[in-house]
Amino acid sequence: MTTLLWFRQDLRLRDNPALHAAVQRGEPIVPLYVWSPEDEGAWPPGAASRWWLHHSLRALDESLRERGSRLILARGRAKAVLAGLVERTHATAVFWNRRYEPAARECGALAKQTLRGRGIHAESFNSALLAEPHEVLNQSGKPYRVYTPYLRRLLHDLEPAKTLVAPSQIAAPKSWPDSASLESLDLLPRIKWYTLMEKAWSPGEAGAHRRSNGFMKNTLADYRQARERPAVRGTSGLSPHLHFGEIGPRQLWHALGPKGRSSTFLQEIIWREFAYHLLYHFPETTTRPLRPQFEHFPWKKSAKHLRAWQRGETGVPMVDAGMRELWATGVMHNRVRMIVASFLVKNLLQPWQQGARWFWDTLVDADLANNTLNWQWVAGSGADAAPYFRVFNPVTQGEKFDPDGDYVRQWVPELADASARAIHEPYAGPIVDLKHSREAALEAYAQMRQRG
DNA sequence: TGAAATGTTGGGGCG
DNA sequence: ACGCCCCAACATTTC
Repeated sequence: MTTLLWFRQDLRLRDNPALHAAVQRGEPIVPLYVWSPEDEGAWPPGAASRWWLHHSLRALDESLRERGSRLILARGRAKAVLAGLVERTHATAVFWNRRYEPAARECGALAKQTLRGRGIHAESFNSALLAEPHEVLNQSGKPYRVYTPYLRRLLHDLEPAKTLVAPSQIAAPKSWPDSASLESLDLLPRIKWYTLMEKAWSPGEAGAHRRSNGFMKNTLADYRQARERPAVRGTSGLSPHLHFGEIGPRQLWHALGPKGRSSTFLQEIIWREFAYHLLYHFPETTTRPLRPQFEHFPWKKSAKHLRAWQRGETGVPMVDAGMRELWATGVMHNRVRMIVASFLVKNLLQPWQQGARWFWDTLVDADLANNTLNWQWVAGSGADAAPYFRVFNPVTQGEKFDPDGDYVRQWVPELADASARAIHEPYAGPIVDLKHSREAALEAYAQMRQRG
């Protein structure tokens, strides 16, 4: 009689409902992580994300060991691994926390069906969201498509359960099943490009809480203003921790306290909820525009322009700085994400899917729900999206949000000696003219509207 | 979580 | 003192 605890994107011991339920059950627990890119459909984790996962799994194993347990690692399709392990460990129950990506939902549903078919007590829980996507519907019983009413609804209804404490001991089975070694999962890249990432991040639950505590104490008060300044440490830096479930939104809600609950930061957390809401109800939007008329948008695909954008060689300072920051560190400041995305989709007329794919492969916080919502938002093709004619001017944006040019200077060494006055002006033969390409984008939009 | 074009207002220089 | 013009500053409209 054991309980199998299947870790997914909930790599934490605090406020973990599946773990809590497993402990309540009172039987020995076998904690398990299954590395299974095959179960992720078209979106297996990219290199930056795998780097994070490697370290987060090690951290999880260590904190399990502090409680008399350990993490079993396996590789293969989750359904098969679970079924095999149930037999080997004589497990009578399998618990896990839900995921909401299309492929992950299918994987979970399949596992549940298979296990229950064999008389196993299979049960899933919510660790990742303040509100279950299927429980939040508008007056006419449909999913929300606009953020503001969704936000109002959530703020009105919200009373998250008290957070669960981490168990001090986790009962071990008499014998442990075989585990793959962390190294054998081959999550780390062969070329060691991640030294900057190692400096910037501490994957794992402890790192998540350090970051959260530091943010609440030092950064939250100025969040609304400071988060817009890429040269300032004004954001929470919690996105990868949230993605891997090293900390959850319920915990942040409680940590914020009554005053923080009217904060811009909570609204950002609820944008994340909204992204999951949309992905759940419109799973096809990872690759297809939510607004169908955008199926006919006249993109001007160019491998050359795409590559220049990816490498940060566009000749537009804010764009190049952002893309190089991404490549070096696995993150990009959020304000700059909007700028580079607008530039790719509008000034270069490249399909937003290309940008989404690149972000997916390079971001350490790559998250299918957030990535999909944000790219569709920029492209104008999504729910509550920016109107297509909102074209960011990277020069103006730079002057507004990086007024001293410090951010550009940090990532574009060619401009190290440029004055604050001139630093945001296109340099070294920009690949497009901002004014003309803006006009071309508006024309393309008008063309689409005519066809639709 | 835009930018640019266009419109309006009001202070100040000037004949 | 007055009308005229210029132009910054702000507001509104348009894409």
